[in-house]
Amino acid sequence: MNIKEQDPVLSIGVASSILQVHPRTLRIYEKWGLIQTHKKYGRRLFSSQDLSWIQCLRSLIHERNINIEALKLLLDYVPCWKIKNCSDDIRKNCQKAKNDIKKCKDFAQKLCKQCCQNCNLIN
Amino acid sequence: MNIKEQDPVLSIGVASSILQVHPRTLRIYEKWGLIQTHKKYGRRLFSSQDLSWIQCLRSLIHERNINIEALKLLLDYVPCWKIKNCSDDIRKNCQKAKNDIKKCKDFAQKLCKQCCQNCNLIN
DNA sequence: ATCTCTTGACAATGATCATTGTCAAGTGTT
DNA sequence: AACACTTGACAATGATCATTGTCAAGAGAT
Repeated sequence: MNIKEQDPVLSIGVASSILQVHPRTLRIYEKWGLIQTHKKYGRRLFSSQDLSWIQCLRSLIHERNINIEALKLLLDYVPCWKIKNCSDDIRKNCQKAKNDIKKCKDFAQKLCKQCCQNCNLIN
Repeated sequence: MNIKEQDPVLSIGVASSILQVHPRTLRIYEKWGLIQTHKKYGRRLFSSQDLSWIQCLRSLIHERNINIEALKLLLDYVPCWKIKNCSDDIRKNCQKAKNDIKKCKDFAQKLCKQCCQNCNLIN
């Protein structure tokens, strides 16, 4: 059997014991929209990639002291590896970074568009 | 005498009493880099524009529940009127918005550049 | 010269936050 | 059928945060 990083195979019990957090914490993250979990028969399933992302979240919350409400907002605009100041090495191997780069590109374009077209304050 | 919005003429005592906050609070904001104050003979001087900005900060902190550390980070990337979701009317008359739009344009360009040139993860 | 205000730095406050504990009910597993 | 786990929702916990109180020293104002 070959289990991929993205395969949602871990129950909330296993995931929370690996991450050393209460299952409730993971449900709260989900409720805040910080993570999207797969569900099977109403049960949450986590992938190894999910765990990495949750560890990233926790490092932002506890090491960089960003509260959840702000984090939610921040992640809409700023890729996580910019917030965390990840080294190039780490970033190159980070799946999340790949997604975020696409996301921030979209943001940049959206921002440019909004500034240049919709706004008469400058230009 | 014609006092302009940008003229730093208010002492910290006057400013804090207008804003209904402790002078210490304003010094703390400055220490965090959330505001830049003019100084004369070592004394801080605030402009009416500064007061508006401080009120914006306080609304972000208390109404949107963004902690200072995150706010500092957030404002490096996202214009305040996007965080606050200001109406077009308010934004059109907001001096801060004018500055922020320039700032976010720079950010957008910087982001695009970084994504497209420095990064090999996509493309 | 006296009064008033500001300075920075100590600690304390009250409130809020992230997380956890617990519960009964329900569902998968063996 | 019995066990183990998960569900959502109640409240409680411990820690942290934003703000304030207070202090002596120093400087501007009248």
